[in-house]
Amino acid sequence: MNSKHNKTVIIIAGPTAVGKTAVAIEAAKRFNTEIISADSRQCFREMNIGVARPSPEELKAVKHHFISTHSIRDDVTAVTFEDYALQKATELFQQQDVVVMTGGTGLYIKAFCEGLDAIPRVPGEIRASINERYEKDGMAWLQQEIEKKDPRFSKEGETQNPQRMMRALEVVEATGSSILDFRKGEKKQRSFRIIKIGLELPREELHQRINARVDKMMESGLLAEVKALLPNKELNPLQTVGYAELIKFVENKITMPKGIEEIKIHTRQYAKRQMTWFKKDKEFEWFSPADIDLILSLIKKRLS
RNA sequence: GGUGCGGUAGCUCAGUCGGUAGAGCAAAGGACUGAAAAUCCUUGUGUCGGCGGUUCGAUCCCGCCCCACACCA
Repeated sequence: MNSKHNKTVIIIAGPTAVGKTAVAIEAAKRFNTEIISADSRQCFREMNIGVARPSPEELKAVKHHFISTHSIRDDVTAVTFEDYALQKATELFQQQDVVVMTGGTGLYIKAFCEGLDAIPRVPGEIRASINERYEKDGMAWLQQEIEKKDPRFSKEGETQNPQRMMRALEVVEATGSSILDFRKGEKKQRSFRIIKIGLELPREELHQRINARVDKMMESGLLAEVKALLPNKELNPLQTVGYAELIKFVENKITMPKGIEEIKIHTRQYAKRQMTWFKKDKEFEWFSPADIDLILSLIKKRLS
């Protein structure tokens, strides 16, 4: 009864440590399909303990994609994910009618569902020189440059946010147009249906799970992993909760207890940002991760 | 027991030459189309340790007390 026009991606999203993996695996088993991970960190093969990757057993139970597929030296962005996931979904749809996607990276999920506006690729040298200049001359320089080269962004953009400003700058420098002129906000039509499931827990409970998970990561040898990655500390992927704090510890900037406490705090803050992001999307239907039967029956209902 | 230094926002501390106080962090909320586990925005009334005194007025000066830390005995 499922025709080729009836392909569906089931998205299971929610804050970190809420229990997405288990639910996704149940769903994938139930529909005899595979999982595309929408996680901006678990795709890096050099990072293990700190990114809370599914266990080897879990990875064996159901085939996962976009897990350990890239190197921290690769340039992985939301566009990388959009391309990868779209292609993978198409591939899987040759055999299946349903594909499960799970992860906590809201922007990646959005890129997959709605697409990103096309913006020409910016040469690496331009980005590098902007970074270097910002490093040296800071916000004042950035604001001046933006004002001079992209008046529209200067008026409408986030003029306190260095990352956004640098991106705006590299785009005008590379294309001659404001990044805002490229952002049409068009939602691309996908050839499959999307069901969005949100997982949430009472805040207290989530925090307990986060704390417990951080303690477990430490027991599992996160510190040793971070030490091994130290030579790469300048790379973006190392700007990750759990890694950044332990790097500070290794460099003697904070104590161990302080480092662990910071990891817990920053993980909670991250979880909150994820909730803010996902709650804004009204297409999500929310469940407790324990209500697996409820979730599966809802999916079944939506599929029929 | 004596001396010294402290006791100010949940935490670390700044400050008021006497007119009831402010940063960082935390917390809460939010934004976010190529760094997104990133980045950014908004929100600060708290018996200024207790009691008394001086003063028009004390968190700030004085006295006593309590607590913490350091040193001396």
